[in-house]
Amino acid sequence: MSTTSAELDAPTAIAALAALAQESRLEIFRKLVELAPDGSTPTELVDALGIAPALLSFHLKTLLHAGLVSSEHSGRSIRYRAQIGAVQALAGYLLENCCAGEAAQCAPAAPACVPARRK
Amino acid sequence: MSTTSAELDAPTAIAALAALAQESRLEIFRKLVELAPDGSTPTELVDALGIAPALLSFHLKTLLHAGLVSSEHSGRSIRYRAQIGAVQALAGYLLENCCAGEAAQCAPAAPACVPARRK
DNA sequence: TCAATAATTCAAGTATCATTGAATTAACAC
DNA sequence: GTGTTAATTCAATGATACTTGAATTATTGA
Repeated sequence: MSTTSAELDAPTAIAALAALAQESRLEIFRKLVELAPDGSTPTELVDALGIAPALLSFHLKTLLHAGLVSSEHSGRSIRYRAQIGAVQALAGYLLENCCAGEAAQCAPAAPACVPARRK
Repeated sequence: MSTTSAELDAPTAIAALAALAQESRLEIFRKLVELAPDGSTPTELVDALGIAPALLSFHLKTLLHAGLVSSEHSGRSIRYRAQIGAVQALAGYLLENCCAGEAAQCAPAAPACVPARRK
């Protein structure tokens, strides 16, 4: 068990960082952050970002496997949502054990984005 | 001008994310975070992490160009330090315009690691 | 059932990045 | 100067990832 809520391990952190280190995926994720907490569908994202459907699907799958977005079937379309908490966990992992804990204010103190309520 | 201190652009964010999305570089950066604010030298990092000198140099250069570490010549060795603020800026960029600003607590509120004082 | 929409999967080509060992530059001590 | 340590650069290899168009699965409506 970990001391806080969601401690990351290295492979998980690398998957998330690699997923975001790509122009189209970074755009997709930031758009989904902007559209939080409702999220969006692939068709809407294709229209908004001008990415080819097959390529968007590939990128969404990468973001999904990295735990940065969630997916939920809704009729014949699929709703994707940004997982804000993944960013907070990532920042916490990067700054973990900062200054070997000697400096008082070195705790992560993750950013907060309360998703209001799910539609 | 930007509203806050250090607003990132997409290429800068991608460079930082790509730099961290690599096993050895992630280890190096987290070690430097742990050794903040004093930092470390390549020789010490070679001993601590078991990475080949030429490869470590390549990775440090990548982290340096991404703005994640700083370098300072000290005698015949070089001191590298983690740039904690880069992580805060990155988290802020990822969560920028969260929920389109509609939810009250959607502000970035970057994690804090005060580097005490420089040696 | 048939047609249409939503989204994904597949295979192929291209580009990019990590890694290694040898060679190179720079700084210090004698 | 000579030798030693610290760190980097260079060239070449191997692996990984992005992109594209066509084919496929699943769902809805007439």
